[in-house]
Amino acid sequence: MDVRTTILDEATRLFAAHGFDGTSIQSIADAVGVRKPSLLYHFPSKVDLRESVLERLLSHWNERLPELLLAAATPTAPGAQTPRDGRFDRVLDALTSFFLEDPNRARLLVREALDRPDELRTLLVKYVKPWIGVVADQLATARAQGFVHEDTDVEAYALHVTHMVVGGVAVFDTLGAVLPGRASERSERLRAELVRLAKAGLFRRGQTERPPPPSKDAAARTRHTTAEPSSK
Amino acid sequence: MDVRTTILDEATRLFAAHGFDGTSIQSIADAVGVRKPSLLYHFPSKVDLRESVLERLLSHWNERLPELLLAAATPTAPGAQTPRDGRFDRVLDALTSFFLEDPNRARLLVREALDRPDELRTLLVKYVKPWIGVVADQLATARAQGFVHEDTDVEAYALHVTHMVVGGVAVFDTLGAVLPGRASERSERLRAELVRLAKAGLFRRGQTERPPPPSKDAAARTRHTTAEPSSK
DNA sequence: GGCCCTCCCTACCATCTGGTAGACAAACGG
DNA sequence: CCGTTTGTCTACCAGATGGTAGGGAGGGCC
Repeated sequence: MDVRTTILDEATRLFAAHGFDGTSIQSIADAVGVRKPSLLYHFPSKVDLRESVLERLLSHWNERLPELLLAAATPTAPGAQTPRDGRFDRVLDALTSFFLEDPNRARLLVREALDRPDELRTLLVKYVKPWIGVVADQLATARAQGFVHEDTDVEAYALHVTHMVVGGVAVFDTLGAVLPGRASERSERLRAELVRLAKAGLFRRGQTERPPPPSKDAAARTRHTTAEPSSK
Repeated sequence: MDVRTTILDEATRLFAAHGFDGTSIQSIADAVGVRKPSLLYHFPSKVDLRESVLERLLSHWNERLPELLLAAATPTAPGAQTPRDGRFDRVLDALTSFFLEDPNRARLLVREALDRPDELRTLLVKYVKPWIGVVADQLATARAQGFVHEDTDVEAYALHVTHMVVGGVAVFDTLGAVLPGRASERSERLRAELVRLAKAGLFRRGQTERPPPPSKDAAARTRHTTAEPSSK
């Protein structure tokens, strides 16, 4: 594999694990299997390396964005007239899988939020804010239609759920220690409860489905055990 | 003030802001207004200093614990017939106020979770797990009585809410950047939505308490002043 | 006074840090 | 075939780092 890419990989791993200040370029060079000046040939300084790492992370995110936005915006499954079947799940899945795919992404973001809040802020405004906006719009529409609790602050809600996913992935194994049981099932419990919490905190209807606006329903096509507000 | 205490204060601040590796004992000594060897007289090594900082944080937490446990266990306000009036709010308030009182506590914990997961894990098991257990028991009882969604994973729920508070406080100002408006009202929006989300995700029927009388004022009686049906 | 103990200091040190200079070799392009 | 570019290396450097040695001022105590 390309040396430059290998450096980025190892740097990502080590920055996520020990932080920027806790990682020496020497240790990165060792991990790559190359001498320090060789590394500095590809990235003229440690700061440059960090920026490249972050840039790559965010560009990966940007590649995934359309898919996620599509999931949020696609109003209806092919033949169904239930207005919002599975959309919520698709967005949440897209988000969680992106970070679970490589938890270092989450850890890196949380570290940046702590280490360089100002710089991350501008990146968030650029990369995340518009997406939050789209999701929030969808939620606001759903709220107007009566599917979502009417006192929901849609932007703040989207932010909290995002934070639960990102922050959760970042500290999962540390945090999960307070749960009993094996590590594998602990993470699954946390994931499942996150989904339940996010849904129950959003959609109206306690347990039973009961959307206030009159709607003709198609057959209950809910493919998840805990369902969306498919109508009635 | 006691020099030793001042050192702990400044170390807490700087560790929270820049991390352990990003903070030199020289910089701490400067902040205190003392020479480096003087600092090392009180704390024989940098690692000792970190442990003392963390120990103090957790012992503060331990002092507050009884108050929080009491809030969780006290079943009913004097004259109320609603069976669980305000208990939830009291616990959540106790938790949030502890960390909002000094956000460095939250930042420090999140940093430790990332930097030294193994060590923090043992601390969490010791200091946090029992408390989560008590709260979870209360929630399980409430669930059995039908006040709480029956598919709630009470431990995982408690963990998620705790994480929302701690992690949220840690990265609030960074994260809040994606919300429009002034910083002051952003944090209030996030706080209010956190409370709403936590409650709606827990209690059946959406709102905390809902005895027969269906009054619209009951909803307005909740004390968050800033916009709730904000962005409609 | 004489003594010890607390506390803070100056001076120093070995090691590690990010980063540079420049030699060397292979590959490339005319 | 020769110059240039690309990439890796050894050798080195100045500064910062965590930590030590040891001196001295002050206060309490007998």
